[in-house]
Amino acid sequence: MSTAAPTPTDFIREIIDEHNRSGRFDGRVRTRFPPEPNGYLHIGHAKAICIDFGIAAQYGGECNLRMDDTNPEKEDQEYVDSIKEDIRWLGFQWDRELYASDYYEQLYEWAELLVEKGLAFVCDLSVDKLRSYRGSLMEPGRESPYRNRSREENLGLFRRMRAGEFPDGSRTLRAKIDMRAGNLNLRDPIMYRIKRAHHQRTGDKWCIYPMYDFAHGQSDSIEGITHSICTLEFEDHRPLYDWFLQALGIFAPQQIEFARLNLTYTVMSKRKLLQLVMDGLVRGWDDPRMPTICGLRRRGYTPESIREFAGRIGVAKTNSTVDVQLLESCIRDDLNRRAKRVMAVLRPLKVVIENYPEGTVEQLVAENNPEDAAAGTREVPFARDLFIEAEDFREDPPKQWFRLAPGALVRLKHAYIIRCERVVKDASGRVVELQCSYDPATRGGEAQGVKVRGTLHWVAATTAIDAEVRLYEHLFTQENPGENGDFIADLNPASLETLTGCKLEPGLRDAAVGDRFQFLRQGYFCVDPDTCPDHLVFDRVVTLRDTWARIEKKQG
RNA sequence: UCCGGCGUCGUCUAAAGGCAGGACAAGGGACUUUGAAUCCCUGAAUCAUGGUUCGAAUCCAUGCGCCGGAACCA
Repeated sequence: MSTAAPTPTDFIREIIDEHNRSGRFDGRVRTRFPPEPNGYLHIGHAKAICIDFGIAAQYGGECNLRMDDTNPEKEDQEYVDSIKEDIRWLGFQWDRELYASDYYEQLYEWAELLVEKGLAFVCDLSVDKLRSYRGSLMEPGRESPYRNRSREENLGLFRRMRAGEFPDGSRTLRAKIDMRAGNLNLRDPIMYRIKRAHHQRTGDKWCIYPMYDFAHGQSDSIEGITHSICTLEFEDHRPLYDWFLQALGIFAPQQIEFARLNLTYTVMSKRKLLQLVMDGLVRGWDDPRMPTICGLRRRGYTPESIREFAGRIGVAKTNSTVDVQLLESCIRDDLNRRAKRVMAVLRPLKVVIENYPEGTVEQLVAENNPEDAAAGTREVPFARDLFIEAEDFREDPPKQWFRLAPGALVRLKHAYIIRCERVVKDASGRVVELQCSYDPATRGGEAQGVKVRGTLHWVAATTAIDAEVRLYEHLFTQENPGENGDFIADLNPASLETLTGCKLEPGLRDAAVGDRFQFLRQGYFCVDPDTCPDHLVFDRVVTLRDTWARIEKKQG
């Protein structure tokens, strides 16, 4: 018997299974990922991408990429390019690359067809009038005074709209449905508006553009999409899409809605992310603190970890906010298995091994990854003058302190057991140097009889290379930014800390942009694109779990 | 108050009338040349009230709560 893990299931896959049993789509499964190219993709889109592409792959179907580009004022080729790059990076390949704008002519013909059927009319109501005629959530709307124009008049007017005979905003084409409907989307919704805007693909060919609601369902239909998977806010639009499809008599996909992803300490709306970028509150769409795919990529997240995350959060209709620690757990998991261990001292404190010969440099052997024997070993130089992490020394150590303190013994990873003999301070009383002794018999870190609980990372002073290291924390201080007012006010002033003069073991000299490492005892770090030949820059992907920090916090 | 949707450990998510399970988080322990990783253990939930049933998270009823919906945005 096979013991393969059961394939994960969710309510969407159950619906598809049911369709396959009943033969509704002849066993066919075709999905699509339909972004509007008006911003960069974020981790919430990654969830949708994993669902859309994952389902198609699982059922042996296809998944298209379609840009829903129906609002030229907000869309841009830059976004199209970034969307494609991010999807590929995540590890997915679409079957066809499509654009709603490719269907403009067909959509226009369908609009004329609805006019001819008496199911659409040209309305001259202004924006304000139209709004007041729409009614409210509680009260029904009123029919437009233009609702009963003849088919011939509507057709003529609509053609003249296309021909550019009327000013922007002066007229709309509306579907004739039901102004009393509880679902506001059905209150004679706008199908076309006049808008003289340059479109990134169709240029100035059109001065009328279809509304998203008049494009989305038909686009899916044209493409033969069987399962049109989208987020919850489009649930109220499904009856409208179905109305258009039925009125037109064309293939009807099944729309299925799921809850979008929210993450603690994160904002996810495109509007807010755009504001962070435009107002210079972050360094760009790919700022490593951003939840954008490109931000996560620059930060050092792997595609595998993001896909794993998407799998672990599941798919449901319940509104939910996932703990960002789950995402962090996924990248730790992945990098723990794959990242090469190196030693890097972020805040250096000088250590002199007084009984170690001056001018000598010896090479010590260090394993590259205890999780992966195949990763091999490397040599790390050791000498009399070293740097250790400043926070690894306490003059007055608290209880449970395993690290260095006056008179204390500690192991230098892969090297020797040392003892702190004397503390050197400057005029202001700041500790500037530790004078230590070492036990030559402990080479490699082998404790001789004594129990040494603390093990520190270190680098030899003369061979160390310098680097800049950027430490990141959550971009926001509140779990739900903006909950108590403006989300900008919840920005974390400590979300970026830049350290310079960090000391790295010399093997890191040739690290390439995008390379990821575990800095022993500190976390995972990724070489930032700001790196140039004489200036290394690292981003902290995520810290290691820090049990000591928790103990100390509890001690108060 | 109209339309639609949703309520399961702190969080996310399973359980299709039959032992409320998993993951993250939390707490404890073992191990440790990373206070990492790994391993073991513990605590922790069915919105409420009725009903149907031998048996209800699941079916029914009534409440309550939360989310979305009134761009010529998507």
